[in-house]
Amino acid sequence: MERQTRQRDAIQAVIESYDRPLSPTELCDAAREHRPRLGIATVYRAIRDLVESGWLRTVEIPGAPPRYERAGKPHHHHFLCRGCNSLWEVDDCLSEVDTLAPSGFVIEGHEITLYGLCNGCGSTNEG
Amino acid sequence: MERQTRQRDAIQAVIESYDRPLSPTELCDAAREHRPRLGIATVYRAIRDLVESGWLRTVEIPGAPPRYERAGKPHHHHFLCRGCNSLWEVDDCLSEVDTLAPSGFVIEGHEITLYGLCNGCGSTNEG
DNA sequence: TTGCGATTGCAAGCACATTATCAATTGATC
DNA sequence: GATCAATTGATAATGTGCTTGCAATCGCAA
Repeated sequence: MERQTRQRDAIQAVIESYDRPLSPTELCDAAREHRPRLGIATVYRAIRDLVESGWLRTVEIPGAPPRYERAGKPHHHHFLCRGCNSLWEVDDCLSEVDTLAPSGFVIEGHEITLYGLCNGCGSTNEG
Repeated sequence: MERQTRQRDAIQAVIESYDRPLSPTELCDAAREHRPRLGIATVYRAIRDLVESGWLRTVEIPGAPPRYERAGKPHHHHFLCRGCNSLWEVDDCLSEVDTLAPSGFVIEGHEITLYGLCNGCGSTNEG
């Protein structure tokens, strides 16, 4: 990431404009509105570099490929919609979580993922 | 799963004898102590059938392939050791977790995964 | 014990997310 | 504007987790 290209501008703009973590594919699709010929390889390269530089954060979720969000946000967790497969932010965190581990185990962090239906899917789909 | 074969006996015995969820590969390796020529395809087939029948439960974890544990255990969560990559059980659960979601979202469940070093890795590795 | 269909083990195949290749293009510098 | 290395985009290749095809084997009932 030694040059600031239009592709990276578009990718970073998309990340900034979304309030939820995006998968590489989602990110590519969204950034193509600015740069129509943007290739997925470029997105992966940008993600790699931006994570490395600390600008972007990897969000690992169970049973799905990682998503990416702007680094530096306050600690929070995520909600995975089973309807549209999108991942949402959940602001709060139960700090007591880290007390759950068996004694003798060293805790370095935790992930909490909620599952269900987001606002849009819950009101239109039944079941 | 219409016949009870020695392979399935071995696979089920391994699941019963471990107190933590196993990946298909771990399960295969362990079951090979009973049936040395056990193939991974057989393990996947058994997992599929046992999950389908409700005997086995899938445990999804962030950034790693699923593990499997005996179904019917009380609700609990897991601890993923970054040292040896094994997954451990954590007995408690914070039921308040389900109150975290934004209003309008339908909550169907949650996963809590703790990260760190297990008893063995924490005492031998530094960092 | 026999017989047959279910199951197995191996290897090939598949799905997918991600990375490498490389000619063409572009950004930053002069 | 010319230069040139960094970057891009298209595509091939990779890796991993899992499934399928099929001949050989095995469980189970007669």
